[in-house]
Amino acid sequence: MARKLQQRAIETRKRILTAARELFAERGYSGATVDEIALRAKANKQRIYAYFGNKQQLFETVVLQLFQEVDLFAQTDMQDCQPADLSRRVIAGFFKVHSEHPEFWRLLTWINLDEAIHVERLIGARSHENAAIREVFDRGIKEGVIKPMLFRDYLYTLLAASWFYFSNRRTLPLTLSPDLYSAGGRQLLIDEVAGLFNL
Amino acid sequence: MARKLQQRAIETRKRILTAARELFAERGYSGATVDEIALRAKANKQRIYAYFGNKQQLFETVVLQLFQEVDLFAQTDMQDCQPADLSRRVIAGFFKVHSEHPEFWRLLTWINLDEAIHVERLIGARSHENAAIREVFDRGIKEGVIKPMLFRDYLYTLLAASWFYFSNRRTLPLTLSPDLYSAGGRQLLIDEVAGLFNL
Amino acid sequence: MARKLQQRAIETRKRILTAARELFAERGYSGATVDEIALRAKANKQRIYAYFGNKQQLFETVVLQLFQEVDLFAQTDMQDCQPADLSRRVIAGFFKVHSEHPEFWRLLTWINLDEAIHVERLIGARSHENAAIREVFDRGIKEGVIKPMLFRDYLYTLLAASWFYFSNRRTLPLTLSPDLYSAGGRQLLIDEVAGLFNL
Amino acid sequence: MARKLQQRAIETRKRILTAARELFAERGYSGATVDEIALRAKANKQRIYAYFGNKQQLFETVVLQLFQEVDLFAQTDMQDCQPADLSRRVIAGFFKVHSEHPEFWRLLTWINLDEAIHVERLIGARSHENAAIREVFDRGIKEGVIKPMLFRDYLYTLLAASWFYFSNRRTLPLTLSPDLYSAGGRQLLIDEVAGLFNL
DNA sequence: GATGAATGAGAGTTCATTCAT
DNA sequence: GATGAATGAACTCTCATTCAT
Repeated sequence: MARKLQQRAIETRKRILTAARELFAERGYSGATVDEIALRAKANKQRIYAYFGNKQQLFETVVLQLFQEVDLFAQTDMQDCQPADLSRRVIAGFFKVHSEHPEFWRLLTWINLDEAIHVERLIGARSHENAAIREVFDRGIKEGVIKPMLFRDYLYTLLAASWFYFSNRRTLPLTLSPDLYSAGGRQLLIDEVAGLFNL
Repeated sequence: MARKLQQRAIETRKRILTAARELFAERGYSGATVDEIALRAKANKQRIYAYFGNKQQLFETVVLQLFQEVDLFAQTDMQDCQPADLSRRVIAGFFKVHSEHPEFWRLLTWINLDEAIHVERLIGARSHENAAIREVFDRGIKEGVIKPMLFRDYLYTLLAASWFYFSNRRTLPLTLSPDLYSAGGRQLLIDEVAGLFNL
Repeated sequence: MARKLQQRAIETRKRILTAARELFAERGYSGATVDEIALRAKANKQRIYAYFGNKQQLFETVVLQLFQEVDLFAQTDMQDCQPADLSRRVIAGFFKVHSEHPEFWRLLTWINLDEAIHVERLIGARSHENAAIREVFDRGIKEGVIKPMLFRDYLYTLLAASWFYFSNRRTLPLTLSPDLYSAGGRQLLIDEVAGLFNL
Repeated sequence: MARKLQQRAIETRKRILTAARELFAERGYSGATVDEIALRAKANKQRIYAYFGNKQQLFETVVLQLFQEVDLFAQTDMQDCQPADLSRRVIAGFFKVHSEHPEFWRLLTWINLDEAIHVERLIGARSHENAAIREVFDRGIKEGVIKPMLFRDYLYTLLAASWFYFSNRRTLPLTLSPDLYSAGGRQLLIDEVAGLFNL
């Protein structure tokens, strides 16, 4: 019996977290309301306070959980990856993750904007599991296929290119070029950016 | 003297706009409150409604004005610019603008996040005065100094690199590398990114 | 016990409705404030929004409920009523209702004044339970006791006479005659008006 | 020159009074706003305070002026009036006045509703110039044409019948009968009510 | 564990009124 | 006399949070 109760609680907790993640991502910290989170989670509002303390802590839990789940490198196909193809694969992977997990970059963006949110302790220095990438990268340089540069700045540029695409989706078509967001425009962009790193 | 009276109003209006710009940039549309804007502007709250109609319109006015003021290319030093040096100068200019006008990228970010804000008509297709840049860029390609690519994607990448630096300032040190934001780290990053475009 | 909790809410709701009815009747829709209604109801202001949505809907609920409660013909004593006495009894009944339920005519008056209020659908075509009156009325005409006229206009005139008395209570003493509102003056008026319908 | 200034002031004052009368009649005391009155009067808001002190006093001035202008008996055609026709003529006159001056009954209604308005001193005991009517009325009684009753209650009933028609225009069609407000229904009503007073 | 009921502070907005020229 | 600018209180409505069962 106690088992069952606990099980029910776990499910309620999970539903709250899911609803919170969606709403926080969609509307930001102050845009999302506790009422609506409870409503979407089909849970009683009070449960949120019982499980997470308050809105702030709920937010932090959401962020923490999301960061544990989403791995930026998870979608990078490294199978039989040759150095010449590395950059294209990596950036394509980033685009895929951002595309499939808009909550990821949205929440990150909100965190970066909102000075009131303290995430220092939340985001554990995530050692990106990018050893495989690094290996091909190093090989590429040694073989004279990839332009020599710091691995850190290599990743930075690829991340920046994909991040910018999503985080400025609403204004970029107006200020830079509308066809950036057509299927073809996107692919071309990816190829051109990836091409930068090859000699 | 009617002149003087109007002058007083103009100043009040300006104070409101300045305060609003700061607060909207800092906390976003829903995070900033009309009360606080009035307080910071040392103006009566009602004046905001007298001059701008409502909060939404105040926001739009702020955005419009900011976009008319801030020119992303204004800080790019094009004097005697040789193709080999172009990318470094351009990206340095972007960094400078973002550094001096954090409201610019912050407001843009808020706008990109908040689906409720409609600024399509606000941001007039800004014809970036980048003719000078384009000229050197084209020359650089012809001379075999710059890697051939679409000018659009060239700008995109440079913009992305600088945007990413500022918009993720709080989380990047935790996830990628802390020394990115030291003086040296920043310069190195700029140089490495700029170097990508040269053959 | 869920029952008991609900009971508490029901009482709060009722207190709000009562306070709202009083204040709306007293000061009209825009004259009454939500704050004051909450205060008088000894309820938290927010409860009003939780239970009724907004001020407008609260008003409509008040009107609807009042109209279901107050029956203009309820106070008419029809026991052993002879045609010769009908008019006096009916108008006396109207006076009694208006006297006991000032909110009734007051709210109706506000509604009639305020073009912004839409109550068309609220006031369901109330089938006045006046069958008993009509029967005696018809008999009176057949017997030559009551002056022949449309039943509709008969009711209209009696209603008008009582309505006018209450709705113009503040100005009539000044413009027509002060003793209209003494006990004797009122009775005399009733008798004289009632007498009009008899041959 | 001073003359001219004064003239201008008089006109501004008049415009304010007209606008105020319209808006007070339309929306009531608290429904009408000083801003809107000034706007409609094409006058500066401050003028209202210069000329009338405050909103309350403006209202009282409006009422006072209206009552001096509108005479309930002005539209009663007494030419060659025979007793048998008196009641019809008087009530028709009332209908005409109410029809042409909705502000009259509307403002009166608002005054009667709003306890906060003190009109005692405003409405000077207006000796209705109804001597002519009274004369015919008395003659009618003496000649056995008009039913004997107090003149006061005679007037009361006729006033009530016309008042009720206008002040309940929005709800009466719903509760009593819709055809009351057709051209024919109205005429019939007038005739039937007038007929009550004749033997 | 779960839920409905309640709360106080504060949000955006409007109002009658006064100030300054 | 006239006007634009300014004010503070009050209005409707919402939010994060707590209480009671």
